[in-house]
Amino acid sequence: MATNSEETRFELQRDRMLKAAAHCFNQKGYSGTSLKDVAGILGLTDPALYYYVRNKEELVYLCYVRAAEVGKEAMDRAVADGMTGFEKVCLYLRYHIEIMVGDRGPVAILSEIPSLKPKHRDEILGLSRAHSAKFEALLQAGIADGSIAPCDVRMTGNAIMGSINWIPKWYHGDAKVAEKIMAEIPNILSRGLTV
Amino acid sequence: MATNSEETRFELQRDRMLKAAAHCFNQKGYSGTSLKDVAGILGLTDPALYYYVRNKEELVYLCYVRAAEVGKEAMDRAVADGMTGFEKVCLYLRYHIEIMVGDRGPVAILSEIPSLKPKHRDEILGLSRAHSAKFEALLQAGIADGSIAPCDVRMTGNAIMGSINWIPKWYHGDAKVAEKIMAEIPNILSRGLTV
DNA sequence: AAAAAATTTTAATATAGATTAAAATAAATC
DNA sequence: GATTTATTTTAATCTATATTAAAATTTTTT
Repeated sequence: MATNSEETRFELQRDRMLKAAAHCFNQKGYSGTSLKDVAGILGLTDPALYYYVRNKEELVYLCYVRAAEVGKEAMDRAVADGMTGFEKVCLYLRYHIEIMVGDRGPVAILSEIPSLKPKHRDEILGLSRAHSAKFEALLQAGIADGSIAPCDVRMTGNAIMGSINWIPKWYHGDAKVAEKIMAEIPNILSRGLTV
Repeated sequence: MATNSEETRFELQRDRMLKAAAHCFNQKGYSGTSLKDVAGILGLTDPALYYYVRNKEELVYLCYVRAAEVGKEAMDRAVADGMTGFEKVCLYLRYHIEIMVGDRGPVAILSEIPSLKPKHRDEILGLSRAHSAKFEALLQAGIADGSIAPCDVRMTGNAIMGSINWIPKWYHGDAKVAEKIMAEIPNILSRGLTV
């Protein structure tokens, strides 16, 4: 059985792997990324990755699980910290964006869910839909408490989440840009919601 | 030499091909889409596609050119039709979205530009950047003429364009949804810009 | 209807890249 | 320091799919 430090080492390396993979997948897509690409970033050869994941599909799956986790984390914190619906939306945007452009990133874009195997696809789809539903619920709550102007929550949710999802496409790790993103994007995305 | 009707037939078939390809690429990515997938939609076998394009890379390239064209078309019409910067932004959003969810769609998401060959990549990157620059110029003009509240045009442009780019990920051809998108999304995306 | 041109198919080739197995190295434990 | 465990590599296999060539079919033109 592995000691604590060994587990930590394994998991640290695996986390590095998921970030490297997320980076590649975001740029060139799932199938467009070879395991050699990912291994290269880590200074390894491709078969080494199989020590950490069963196969390539599982690698994407884990990237997507991780993406869903950080999204959920941001959402849960926002729900806990904010008072009104509007505040919760703003906090969620801030938290999620901070994670994405911070040292937890890069986070994989959930853009190729159809490429996953049925079981994984269903699971990720479920997580993704649950997340969207929570966001729409925040909008709904905001409308109910008067902090958000009435709107089509489904469409508004899609519009805002789309904007978030696209960030990794144009943010490539420049710290100056990260600052600007954190300073501006949450406001830009929430301004249109005010009563 | 081909007659007019033959040219039309060829170009019609090629256009059908680009739409089918865009549909596949949007769902499963460039490399994740096999030529057989695309050919299948058209009721053809894969080698038939080579009658219309030199190779798979050119197929993506043409999809991306087409996507850039419809974006430019929407932009040009908006610039011509609108008075203030804000009006032009609103019209652009409306026109572009109408094309995307209308019978000109599906339009390919420019999500795998790095996978293109250098020459094509540079060209598409140029078109994409020119489009972004024009949109930012509209925002700037709106700020100048007082129709848009001061903002970071780069970040605002990225936020709004990201939302647009993501639409094909969640819109799958349902006419009811298309109606809603056209009715809501332009307003949602432009509401935050008002003074 | 015959000939020519355009389009598509069947069959064959080529290759990149995922995966597996076995061997080698490095790290940890005793 | 020896032994066990963890990690990585080298070498080999296997498969999907892009691509090419040649033949067949369909469409258009005369």
